[in-house]
Amino acid sequence: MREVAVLAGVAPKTVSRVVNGVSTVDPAMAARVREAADRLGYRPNLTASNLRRGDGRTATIGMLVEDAANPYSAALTRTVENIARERGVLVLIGSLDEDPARERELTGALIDRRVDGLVVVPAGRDQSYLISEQRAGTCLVFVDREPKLLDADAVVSDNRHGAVTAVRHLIKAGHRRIGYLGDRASIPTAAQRFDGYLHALELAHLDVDEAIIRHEVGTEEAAIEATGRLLALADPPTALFTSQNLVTIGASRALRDLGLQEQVAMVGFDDFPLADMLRPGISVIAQDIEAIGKLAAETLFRRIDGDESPTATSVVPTRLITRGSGEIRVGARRG
Amino acid sequence: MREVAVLAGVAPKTVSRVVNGVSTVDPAMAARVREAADRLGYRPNLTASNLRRGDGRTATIGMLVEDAANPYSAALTRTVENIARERGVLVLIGSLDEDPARERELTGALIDRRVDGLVVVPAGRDQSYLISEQRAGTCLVFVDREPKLLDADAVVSDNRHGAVTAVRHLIKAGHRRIGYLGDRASIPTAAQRFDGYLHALELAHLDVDEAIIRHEVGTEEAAIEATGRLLALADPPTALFTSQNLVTIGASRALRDLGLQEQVAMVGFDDFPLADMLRPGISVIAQDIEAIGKLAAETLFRRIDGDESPTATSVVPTRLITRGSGEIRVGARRG
DNA sequence: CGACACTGAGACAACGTGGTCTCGACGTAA
DNA sequence: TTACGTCGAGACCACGTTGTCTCAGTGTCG
Repeated sequence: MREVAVLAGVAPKTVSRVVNGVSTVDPAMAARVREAADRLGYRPNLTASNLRRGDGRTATIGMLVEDAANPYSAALTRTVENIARERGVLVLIGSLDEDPARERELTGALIDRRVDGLVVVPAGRDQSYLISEQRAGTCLVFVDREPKLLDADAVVSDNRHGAVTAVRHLIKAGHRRIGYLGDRASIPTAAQRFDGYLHALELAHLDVDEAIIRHEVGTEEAAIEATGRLLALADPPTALFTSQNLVTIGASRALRDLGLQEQVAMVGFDDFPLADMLRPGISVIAQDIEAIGKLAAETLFRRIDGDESPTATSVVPTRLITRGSGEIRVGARRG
Repeated sequence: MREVAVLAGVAPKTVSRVVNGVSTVDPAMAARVREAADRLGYRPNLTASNLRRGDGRTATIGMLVEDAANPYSAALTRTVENIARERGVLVLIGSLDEDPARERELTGALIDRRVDGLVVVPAGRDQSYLISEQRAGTCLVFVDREPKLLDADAVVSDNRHGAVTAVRHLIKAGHRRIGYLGDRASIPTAAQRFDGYLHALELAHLDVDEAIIRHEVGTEEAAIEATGRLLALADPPTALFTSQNLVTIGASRALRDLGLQEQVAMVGFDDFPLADMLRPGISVIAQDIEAIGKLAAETLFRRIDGDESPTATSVVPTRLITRGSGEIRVGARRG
């Protein structure tokens, strides 16, 4: 900046004024400054500017997701990025891989970089460590799972209700033995979906059979194995409810390998690309990821803009998409 | 920091020394400082630190991809993030949507934030605007497409050779009329793949028929339509080579809608999730995204660490994965 | 016992900006 | 002509750090 000032024969402050478009600058002088800046390839140092400025805004937000490579996280990131872009805000990204230690580490790294706010899909079960940061002015919005021991905004899907819908759909097709395959119950979303499963059974006065319930199914491989075991039982389930993306895909793979894909019904939580292209198409409870991301980003920016209203959790509805697998009636034979 | 200094009864500089782990500090004093820092919830301001420090490193890199939500970009991002994480470096992300204006805009925004380096999947056909930034010290690595009018490192797939492999594979199955569906030829990767298509035909002394070649196919919808048109010709192709992910999926959808999925052979460029679950499974030329991302990140960090060796373009091999669709022989009938 | 090296900590300035205050030049009205 | 208001631009400092220099205190050796 100094060099520009010298070249244009003005004070550094005037360069600053020109760059920031202050109206009290003589147009001729502004033009001279701009030309000098162009000639030197001058780029204002946002770092320094941010240091000096009162508000300390960096026009950067942080986004912590489970895994940047998975479709859910990727879609969420993209939606948030779109909203941020409208405001000239950039997004720093981090993957947590369900590791609470990483969550603490990365929130710290982001806050040290003075992000204006954070969108977090939390991995841990205690976000109280963020209380002081929040008090210090970092805005926080949680997605997919509500924060624990911390008062902050959140945007979540209607997990329980979605699961109830899925299981009732299977019951309507005549199923009485519906297996459950889901992730660790310590993950809140998984717990809520399992809760929905139980509730739907209860509503239909069906017994809960622990033998056809599997938690701790977190990967495609685990899902394949678990599905195989369930169907090898003497009294196997006639339908499956899978509580997550990868689990649904794994179960679908296992059913096909067993040649049962047209006989065992299935509804999965979370939509995924090409679910409609499989045979049968996979019926799912779809989350509205765009709505979630949009809501989260908008909430965050409202807070950044100074909104001090009480924090709230927004619940975004889910939607049943029927594609075939969920409509297989009990007792169906290969067809 | 000043408050911490006062509370610990030392000079601010000493606090700085403690935070940075300088060894010449009395352990007792260091402990006192650390306690004071904890008590006040002190977080060093990386912004200021970066401003003062000589090297001006922000421990942040930028990553510009085509679309953060698509599987290719997402996987790439994740791989780069992994390497960056090992060094305590965070990743700023931006989606270009094939828009050169956005490319300029976002590179600018990232450079203004003083990123240490940039990984770019370029959208434009001229990166000369980055020459001055490069000279000013921003390290650049390009991925998927080489930079134009700029001397910088790049990591690309062996597009031409991959395409040759794909088309020769179809020729080996007896096909003589192989259609091409690809993105705008102005996109370098698309052009290289098309070039490989032509070369493979030439090697087999097959004629090129413009009637079964379609460029400007960039979306799933466009691919569906283009596939329909090709197969409605009086003399339709018996096999298809699709130059990209979404095009492959679109074509696959169209074939199924026409009931031709078991008769028209197809090999696509780019692997995608569940390609093996379709019937027939989709044969593809797979890029080694992990290798690409790893190589790109490592190259970037080597440059950031001061490597001044001549720039180079690394070519990562592709791999044919046979799953059924590419092995359909000419003249096959339903079944 | 004095000179000198060494260790550990503080004082000071500077990184590149922007906020605030000041000041000169000019125009207008009394 | 003088007093005053307005406008445009520079001087100065501060933002939160850290590099450099300085300096007091301690230990060692001749």
